[in-house]
Amino acid sequence: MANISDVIEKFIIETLGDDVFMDLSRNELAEFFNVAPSQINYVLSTRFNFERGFLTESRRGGGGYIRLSRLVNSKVDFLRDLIESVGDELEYRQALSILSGLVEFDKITSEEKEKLEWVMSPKSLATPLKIENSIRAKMMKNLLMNLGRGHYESM
Amino acid sequence: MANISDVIEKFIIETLGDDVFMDLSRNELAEFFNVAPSQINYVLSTRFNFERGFLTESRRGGGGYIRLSRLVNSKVDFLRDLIESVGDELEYRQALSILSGLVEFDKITSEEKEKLEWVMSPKSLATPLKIENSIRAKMMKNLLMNLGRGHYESM
DNA sequence: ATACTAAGGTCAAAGAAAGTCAAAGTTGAG
DNA sequence: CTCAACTTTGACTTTCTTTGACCTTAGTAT
Repeated sequence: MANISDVIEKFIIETLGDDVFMDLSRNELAEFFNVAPSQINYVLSTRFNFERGFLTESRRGGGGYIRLSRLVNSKVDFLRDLIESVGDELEYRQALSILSGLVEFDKITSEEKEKLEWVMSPKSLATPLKIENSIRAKMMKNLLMNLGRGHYESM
Repeated sequence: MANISDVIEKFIIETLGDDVFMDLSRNELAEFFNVAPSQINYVLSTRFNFERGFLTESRRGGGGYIRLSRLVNSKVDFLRDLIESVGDELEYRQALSILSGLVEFDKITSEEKEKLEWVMSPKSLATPLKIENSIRAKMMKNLLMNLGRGHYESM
């Protein structure tokens, strides 16, 4: 973990704690970790994006800020939006984000996430032709749709 | 036995000690032994593969690494035959029965089975051509191999 | 209104790993 | 001595991170 983006990610997660939202200053954070300000945007867009269950809003100018919030939407909408966002192709990285989001939303456990990651990995899907991403998209949509199905108690 | 690959192998085994996993830097290791970086891949793929009881994952880019994990013997013995039985193609039916077996033997929970079924279903894998079964085979083998890994979670 | 200052946003280029693959080199059994 | 199997190397690719130059927006002081 010699990678500063991961450190910043961890810091943000810890600072956020159980709170629903938090405001942060891009410049201060960047200064604190001694990185270019735009790296904060990088961390936010790769680690705290919609698929992972987060939302950011911001304001520029004097007294500007970035507000990071957990999505606490109605779960059904979240699944629907996710399905929408998948489209016909899905890269491994995006799949990881979505799976994280599903854990965040208690739709799957992190043990389940782990196994789904294995099964959706490039290694699993490596195909002579390059339909990998389109298969992954279908897998994910199928998973999401089934998750949305609602449980008919153990039957 | 004046062969550098064997030396690197020994070094890695010693460094790993009793740990269940270890991260290594391909470039540093290559530099240290004065070999081409790709030789590290060679050593890993010939000496630290599944048959020998190991598994590797990696990450590229800044702060990248290769994670080498040791498989747990008791788990692997069980999985080896299954993996063998999978071969290069795997029909949905067969996949279902393997997954049931895994639940039977407490390798996965039935909730996990459910989700893996969704994701391995013909619907998920529907491809223009019939590479479906070969993809399913790879998915299953990847799942099985990973199940053999010792748990270090929680970092 | 106008201009200055203080935020944050975007995007592309550079940098830092690791992966792949095939060609070239070595070695040991027969 | 030869051939096959194993090792070693290097060129090229892919993925992820980090930086910097330039842009936009909001508040504040003439």
